Amino acid sequence: MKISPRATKKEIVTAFRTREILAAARTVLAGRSPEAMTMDEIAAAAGVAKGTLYLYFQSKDDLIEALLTQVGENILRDAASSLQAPGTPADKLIRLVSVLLGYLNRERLLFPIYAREVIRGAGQSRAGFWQRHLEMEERFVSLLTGLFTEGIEAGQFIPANPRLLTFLLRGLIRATGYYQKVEGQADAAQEALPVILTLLSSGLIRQKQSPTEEAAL
Amino acid sequence: MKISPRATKKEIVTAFRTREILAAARTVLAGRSPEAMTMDEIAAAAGVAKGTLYLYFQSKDDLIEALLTQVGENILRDAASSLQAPGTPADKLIRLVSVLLGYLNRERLLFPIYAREVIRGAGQSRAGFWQRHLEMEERFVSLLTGLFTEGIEAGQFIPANPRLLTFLLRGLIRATGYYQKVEGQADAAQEALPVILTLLSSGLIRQKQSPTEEAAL
Amino acid sequence: MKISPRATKKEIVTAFRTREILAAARTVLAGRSPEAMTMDEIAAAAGVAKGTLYLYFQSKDDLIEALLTQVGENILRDAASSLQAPGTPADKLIRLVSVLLGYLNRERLLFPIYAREVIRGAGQSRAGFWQRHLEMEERFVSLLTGLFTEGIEAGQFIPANPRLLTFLLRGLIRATGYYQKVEGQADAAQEALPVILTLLSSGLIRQKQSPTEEAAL
Amino acid sequence: MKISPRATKKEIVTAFRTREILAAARTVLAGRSPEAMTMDEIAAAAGVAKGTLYLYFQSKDDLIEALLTQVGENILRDAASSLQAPGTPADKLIRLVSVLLGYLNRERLLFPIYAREVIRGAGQSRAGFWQRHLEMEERFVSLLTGLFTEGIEAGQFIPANPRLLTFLLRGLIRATGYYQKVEGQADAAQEALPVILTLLSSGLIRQKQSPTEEAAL
DNA sequence: GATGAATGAGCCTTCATTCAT
DNA sequence: CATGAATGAAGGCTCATTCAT
Repeated sequence: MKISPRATKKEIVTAFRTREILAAARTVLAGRSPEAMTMDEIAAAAGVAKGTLYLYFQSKDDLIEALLTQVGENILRDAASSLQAPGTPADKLIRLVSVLLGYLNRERLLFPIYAREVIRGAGQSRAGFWQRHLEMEERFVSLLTGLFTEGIEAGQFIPANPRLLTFLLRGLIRATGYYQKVEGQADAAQEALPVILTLLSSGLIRQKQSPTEEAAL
Repeated sequence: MKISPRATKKEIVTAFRTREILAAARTVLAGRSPEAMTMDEIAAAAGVAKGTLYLYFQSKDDLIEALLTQVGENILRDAASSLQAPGTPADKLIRLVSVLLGYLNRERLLFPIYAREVIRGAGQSRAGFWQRHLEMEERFVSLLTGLFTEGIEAGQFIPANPRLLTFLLRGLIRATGYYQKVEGQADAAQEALPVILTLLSSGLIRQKQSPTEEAAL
Repeated sequence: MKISPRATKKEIVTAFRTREILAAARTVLAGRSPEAMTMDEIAAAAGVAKGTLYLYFQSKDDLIEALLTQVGENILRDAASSLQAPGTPADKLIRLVSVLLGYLNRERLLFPIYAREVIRGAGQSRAGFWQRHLEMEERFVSLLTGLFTEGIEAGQFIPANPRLLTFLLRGLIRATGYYQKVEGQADAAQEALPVILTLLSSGLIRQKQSPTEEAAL
Repeated sequence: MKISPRATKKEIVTAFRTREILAAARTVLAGRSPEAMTMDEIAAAAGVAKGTLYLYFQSKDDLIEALLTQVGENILRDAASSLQAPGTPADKLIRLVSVLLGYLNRERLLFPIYAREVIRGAGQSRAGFWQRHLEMEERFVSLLTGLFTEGIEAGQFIPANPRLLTFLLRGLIRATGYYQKVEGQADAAQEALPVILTLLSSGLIRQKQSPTEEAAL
């Protein structure tokens, strides 16, 4: 199991420190924009000197990217595996919503940041910065788009542009995140899950329920 | 109507200049973060000296706040008037969605900024900065919450926490905005409107149709 | 004479400040390498805030370049005019040596720096930095090379590579500068001028002067 | 001869490592200023850890000083031995010029640095740094001064301040070095040697030849 | 002795804010 | 009122030096 423990030991320490710094950065970033976060603050939060940060990250942008990538990769992995399990598209969609809502708690602090950064999209400067991000973004969108396409073809979902549906679904997830943050709800996901599922299943507006009722009007 | 025309004249000029500066700031802010926008740029865009900005705004934060408030007030006003027109809650909801989606085009540039700033929410620093914002935010939420409460009580909407529904609805609107921005759609609102209405009316997932219909397949 | 005094007034102030800063930088740079000179020091010496430096120069490199250019242009101008006056190549050479030695006093502090920087030549980084400098350098070398070529063709100078002769002549001038600096001589130029002229005229080593003297040995 | 071989062995190792590091520093310094050279680079080039450098040198300045001293000592030794060989002052001068020009090739990379550092001379800070250097410098100057004094007294050299003559001679040598560097000449020394010797022997400017010769034209 | 991760003072540069004109 | 030159507090980053292993 232990292969070349010597080299590994250093790597472990490095990986540990890297994660430590990222964890510190995460708390600093909470509720702030990346631009407003300073390397001094991160260093202080991590309990290391400022110069130390540059032993693990080439620049501030590098650090931010690592932070966002960390979150993104996790979401992406879990989303992908939730879609690989068997089931109808509707089943998968429900499972996916659960998974994504689950991240609202785990990544409570970073979620808004992540959304925000991704939104900014291809900001003119820092070209290389966004490349991997847009790739990751695209992988995520592709994943959902695939699901919607599958569901639409199976006649299970309403016919609509799958990409638009992807964005709308994410909008619902994010909205729950904001709800949680703004309203100070401890676990908004728990409350939102059934509502979102109902919304997806039958809409928000109650249809005239039965011919009988209709006749009654 | 004209009370103390002298003072009024000055006020008019001030208001005019204020709006001019805000308009300039709007173009500068386009696709950038507020932090990345400098007072120099705003002054240049407005065609005034940098010092002049401080005659109309106490600080950069003040200016940004005014910018966002401007957008917010407009949305708020239109949203309110769309809800005052007669109709069932469902009618009002549909009208409201149309109005809000309309802003995606008009305020295309500021929309992401607005969303982002509002999200940041209770940023620890700049206490006064957020006060009026949260107030405006709350007025908006109240407006929608009122509609949802009304609709739920009338049995037209599914029973759920009206505040949560408010956030979810906004999530859909914002998602359309992101869709527009990221996908480069010229008018995403037009495409999204029927999809969102369908979603609100009958959900995304097609229910098993009545036995009759099922047999027909 | 005064054309648009308004615009001119500002320009005058700007030019004045620019020269003030350069003068301050000059004293800071004295006996140091440009790299070792900090913007803080320059600002302090100029009696302005650090940020002010950046109103007149885009960067530290820019400032250094301006400093060196200032010296270089002066030397170049005077050297050129001393060569345009009538006379045989030998006359011109003598005049030129006088002019160049004159700079040892006027530009005592910067002279070694100038030499040093020019020497470093096309350092790998800061490509644009050296471009104009090498151009100026080349103009200077061309000037002297022209003189030497003319003198050689007239049979007044020993036949040798004019460029090499140019470098050797400059070596003598610079050597005098070092002599002045290291030995602390107040005016080394005055002392060195006749020696250099003798060297150029008849060499350092006395030839066996006459058959008579030779016979005397 | 071998006294306390144990201590000697350690000393040998130390001396070896010291020289190894200096050799590495030499390649790093090539064409750069000492300020631009980092300890990391030196350590990497020497194949040792950065901390190791501090086992052999107290500081970066120390290391640079050792580097320059190394060059200086070599030149000094060779210059001294070339002057000890028998011959007239003129013979010795010619031999010395050959020796010094020889260093232009061997120490091509360090030559400009050496000149530059020496020039900087009495830099105000780093008091101890320059002490030994000025000593070495002085030994070199004394050597040449002795030669010139001897030659002047023998009536072989023109009467002039021997120290000034020393600086002028060095100026010619250095000029050749710059010529080599700037013009990219492979072996400028070879080209410059005869020119410099001619210059020393009979000057640059051709005297009016004897009436006889003049008539011959 | 050797290592190299950690340090932190110091550098260049930016930009919100002020104030004399 | 308007101006814009001046300010100086940060911020990101580098690198000589130290020290625990």
